Amino acid sequence: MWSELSEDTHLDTIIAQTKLSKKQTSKQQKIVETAIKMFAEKGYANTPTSEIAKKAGVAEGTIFRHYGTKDNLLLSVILPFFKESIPDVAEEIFNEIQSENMVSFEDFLRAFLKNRIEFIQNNSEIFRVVVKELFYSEELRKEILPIFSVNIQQHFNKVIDQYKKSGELVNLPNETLQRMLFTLIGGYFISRFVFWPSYSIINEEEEVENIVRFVMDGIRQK
Amino acid sequence: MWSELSEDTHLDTIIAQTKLSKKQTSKQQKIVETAIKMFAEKGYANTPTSEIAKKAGVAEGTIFRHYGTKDNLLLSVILPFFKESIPDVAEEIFNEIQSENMVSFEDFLRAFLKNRIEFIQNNSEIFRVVVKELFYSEELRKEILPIFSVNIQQHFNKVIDQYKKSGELVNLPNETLQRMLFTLIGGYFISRFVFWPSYSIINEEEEVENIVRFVMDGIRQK
Amino acid sequence: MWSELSEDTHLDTIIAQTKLSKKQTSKQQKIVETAIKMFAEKGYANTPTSEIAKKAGVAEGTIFRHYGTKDNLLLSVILPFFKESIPDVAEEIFNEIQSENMVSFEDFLRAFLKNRIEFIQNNSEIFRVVVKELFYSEELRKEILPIFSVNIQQHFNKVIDQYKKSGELVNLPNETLQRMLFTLIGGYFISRFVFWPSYSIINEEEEVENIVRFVMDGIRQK
Amino acid sequence: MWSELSEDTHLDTIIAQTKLSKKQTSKQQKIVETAIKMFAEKGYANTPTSEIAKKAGVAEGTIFRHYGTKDNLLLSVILPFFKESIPDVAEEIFNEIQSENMVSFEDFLRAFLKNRIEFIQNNSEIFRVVVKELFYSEELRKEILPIFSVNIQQHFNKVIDQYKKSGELVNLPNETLQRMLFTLIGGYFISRFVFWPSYSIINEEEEVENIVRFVMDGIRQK
DNA sequence: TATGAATGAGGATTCATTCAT
DNA sequence: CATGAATGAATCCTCATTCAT
Repeated sequence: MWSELSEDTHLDTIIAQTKLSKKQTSKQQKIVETAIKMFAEKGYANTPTSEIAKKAGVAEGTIFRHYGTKDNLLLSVILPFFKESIPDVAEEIFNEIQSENMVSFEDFLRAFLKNRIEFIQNNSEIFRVVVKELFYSEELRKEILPIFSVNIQQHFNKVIDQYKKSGELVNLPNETLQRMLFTLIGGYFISRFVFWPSYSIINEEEEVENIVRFVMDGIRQK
Repeated sequence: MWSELSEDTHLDTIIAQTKLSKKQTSKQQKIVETAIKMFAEKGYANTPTSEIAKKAGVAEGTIFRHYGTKDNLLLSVILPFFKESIPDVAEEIFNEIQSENMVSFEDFLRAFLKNRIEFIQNNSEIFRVVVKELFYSEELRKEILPIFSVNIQQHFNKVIDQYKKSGELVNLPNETLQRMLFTLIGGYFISRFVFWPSYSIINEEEEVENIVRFVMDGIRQK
Repeated sequence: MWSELSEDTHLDTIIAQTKLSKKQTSKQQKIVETAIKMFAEKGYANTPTSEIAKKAGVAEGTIFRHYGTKDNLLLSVILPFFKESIPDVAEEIFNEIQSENMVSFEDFLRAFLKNRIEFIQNNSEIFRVVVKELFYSEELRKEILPIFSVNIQQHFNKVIDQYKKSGELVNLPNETLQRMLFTLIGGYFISRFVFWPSYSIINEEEEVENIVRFVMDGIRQK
Repeated sequence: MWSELSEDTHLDTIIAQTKLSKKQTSKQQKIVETAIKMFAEKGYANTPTSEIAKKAGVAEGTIFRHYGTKDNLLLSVILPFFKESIPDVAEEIFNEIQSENMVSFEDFLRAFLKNRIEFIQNNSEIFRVVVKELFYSEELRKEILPIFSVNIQQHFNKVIDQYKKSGELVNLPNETLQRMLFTLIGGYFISRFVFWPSYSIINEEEEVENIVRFVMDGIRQK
């Protein structure tokens, strides 16, 4: 499993579909939807394809006709999420913010958090799948994370460097800063969306402000 | 799986062993050790009992002679950890601290963190197993968490009430405060010991101080 | 499989096409060509129709539109070969030879061998398919062989009787003689075209002479 | 399949059992016996493990407990046969014959044939399996043949060289001689034991003499 | 107590075949 | 005619669990 990112036709198709939202039969949509729901609830390893098929109202063979393997089905759930999650997002927000003349890092952080919270709220089940499987499977972690971590770091480095220069951020190594940010923000997302998914936040604004304050206290230039 | 906390002889034995560390044959020790290591690496669902047996140098039957089911083996890994993890710990530390005249909540928090970091460091693999499986299996979560959550809450409520009275803690509902604490501290533990287990902290003292500051900023009475 | 020579429309069509080489769409040609190649390489059982379709540049459905079943596809590869292989061939050659006044059995044998070697060389892949599947599947053997064996025997009996009468052939039972001939010649064909298909014969003439001599030594009247 | 000679525990065990006839449970014996029979009749690819299990009176799992994969089961049928078939046999007979003062190659050939006919008669079903699968699966051929062909050639070269020196054998390249021998003898074995397994030879002595004469005519020094 | 052979339910996957477009 | 999405029976294989020794 995951011994290498499988390169068969199916995965190619998935990647293609990720890039330019290609045609997907209604059955495919049903399969992926059901898979997400079930993976999120019971975990990938505890979800038989037979049950996915049954709940999706599809023959088991149909799953394999489209995704080839169960592994690929998981990837076709996870990869699109990653694509949308990380790469240019930081920069996009960064640019958007600059164009609005919100030049402080705190503004950036606030906008980033709101943006990502909304994104995860709209994809909370996939998020739970991603987190669970990334925690659970060392192999998947080894396969997936490197692809994106480089990417993320580059993008965040730009933002961090900029604000270091402007004297707003404490002069710690970028790596340390990134780990602090990721730990706090990631920890918050996981705690909120994976561990207490049913806990409803009453005052969203205040919640965000708290986190911003927490984080800024740790990384602000004093 | 986990349909109910199995009550057979094996689990009774395990619970007994948990309370008063009863005699364990050397084979049993080897089995549990190996299981912890393998569950931590590959996850419970991806670890066949046959491989545990092989690596532990034991016959497969021996595992089932002692633990009855694979589920029980996992429980006999997880339960002792929980026992030692949470319940009276807060109070113990609380008392210990009081006796040392460190009366601020910040002192309590600092001591608590140091204590728990050391504990997890000494049990890092079990911690990884517990976190992974608790994230992964809704059923396990449903079975295990309630048993302890009530317990925890009671103990922490005492501490929190005390410091609220003394005016050191912000006057938020206890539940909210507990969730904030757990989110931040739990998030930190998970991030540090599960996600970056190989990341070596250079300045332990400073690391703890940062967290204390973060947390206190959020919950201190202003 | 092969439970009975399927009699549906498709097979009828195939048989019809075998007799009077009927119109075949270009797609059909491509399918059969590809099937022969793949059956020869990997064997019928190890060749999925999906791969035949892919390599032939055809939709999977198209195969079944024309041949109904995979079994029929194999038959439509094998049957024409048999038709051309065995029945009247002996007699044809026999007549041809007589008209050229080559009256000895040795001449007949030489001509027969050369003729058949050329034929198999031109159909080496089909030959490999036929041999492999006839060896492999008892059911196919039971279905196919009887149809032709009677036929063959009749034709060869004529030739053999003639040369027995002329005193050139040893007076063994026809059945024995036929088995000896088939064993030696068949064994040679199989060894040459199936087992060492890449072995290139340097001196074709000499090779044939060797076999003729071998065979004649065994069946010549002394 | 056969992408490489699988090296797992199971195959190692098989090889070990081949060398020094190790303990085999009665179930194992039953499995192999049944597998041989069924592979011989219907071919490996057409024999489901479920049916082997049923006919052997064993649970399907038992097959995989002992042989790991269906491929391995086939190998554990084929390999022992090869071991006993080829390597030192030629030399053994060669020595045995010399000690009996039968010094001509013809004597050697006669003894060799009788010896091998008896061996195959005692293992006719395995022989049919080996031949069928070797014909059928290019991959198996590529895996298995090289291992032995070198071995065989070496042993036969010794014999051939000896008789060339004594002037009894025609002075053709050893490779050519070997191919001639293998083609004729192998062709005979296949024809007799695989193609007409039910054909009962009436006069065994005469049959052997015929082959000896055929072969010697082709390779005798004139 | 310990063993390991045996089990069989369950799971992923393959593939010939059908059928609506 | 041709397509290719959909099917589901059949197949190989895994693995927790049992039990006789």
